[in-house]
Amino acid sequence: MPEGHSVHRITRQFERNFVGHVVRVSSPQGRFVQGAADLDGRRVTDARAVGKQMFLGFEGDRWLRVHLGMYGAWDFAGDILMDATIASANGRMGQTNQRGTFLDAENPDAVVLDSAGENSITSIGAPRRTRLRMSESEKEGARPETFPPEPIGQVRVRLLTETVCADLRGPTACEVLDPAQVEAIVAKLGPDPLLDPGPASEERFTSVVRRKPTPIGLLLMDQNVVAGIGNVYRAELLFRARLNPHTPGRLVPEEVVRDLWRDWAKLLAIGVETGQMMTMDDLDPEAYRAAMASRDDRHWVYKREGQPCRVCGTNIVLEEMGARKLYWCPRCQA
DNA sequence: TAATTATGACGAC
DNA sequence: TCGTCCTAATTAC
Repeated sequence: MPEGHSVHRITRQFERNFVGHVVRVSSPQGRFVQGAADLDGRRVTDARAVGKQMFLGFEGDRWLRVHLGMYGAWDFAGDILMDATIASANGRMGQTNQRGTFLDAENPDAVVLDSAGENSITSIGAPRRTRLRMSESEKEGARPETFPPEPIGQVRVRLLTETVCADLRGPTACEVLDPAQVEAIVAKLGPDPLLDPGPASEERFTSVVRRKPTPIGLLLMDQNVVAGIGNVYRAELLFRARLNPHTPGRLVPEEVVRDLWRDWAKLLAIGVETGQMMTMDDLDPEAYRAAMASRDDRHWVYKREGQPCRVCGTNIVLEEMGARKLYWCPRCQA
């Protein structure tokens, strides 16, 4: 379920814990045995996020391409070096049940012990012995008894250093590529504001959108037009722009298209820093805390069908667009 | 225990 | 436009 922000966060964790290390690579599930054997024993040289995809570079011109799709996830375990943004975003914690699966991190009664045996202490500099699931957001689980831990469920790939283990489950794509193949995939993707922050990206996005007869609600989800936007950010960006999702791209005023791009860059940056898809701005500190605490209060329109618009009171509607659920306010986005 | 759901993307018609 | 693939948590029965 991750959109672009989560992939950038996951990539940061790989930069911090894997780049520069020789890794053991395996496929406990058995569905990536060949690829794992090819990568096993090589040094990780690079970790890059492009839109919703992550590319992990290995010595010998090998790249691992991973796309998490709707329900893929990375589980980190061991003595994990926390990226500063990830450590600070995870003051609230979940715990694992007896089967070792992750419970809801938003359960206020959940308590987890870190390596020092203290409750909910996040240390940034030192590695923390813990278990961390990264998909759409992050959930911290109970510390495993052993290292490396027994694989839980369907683990497509396990990457292992001396101290850290990363398990990939449920990806929609997981393959080994050569540099030319990586280049071909990246070239086809639209710009990612974090990867290409320059004005050229805004130009490219704007000119493509302004040429197309396709509804803007579909263009925003098209990874070849702009990389990293998913169903949540689509709905929220359109509302924030007060834009009707059915408007053909070429009929959206140029300045509005440019604003869309800049707003996406802004929301992505917030998502990467906080780990949450917070799409409501200008909240006072109290309202902001409440919004971050409750998934129900974080968005203008997403998953709010039948509820009154936060701005005009009109009921938010739900319709299918691009085989996905689109939420919007028919009055504000007339 | 089964059905449902999910913040993707692809290929066949 | 539809079916298909990937998996786990939650909800319904």
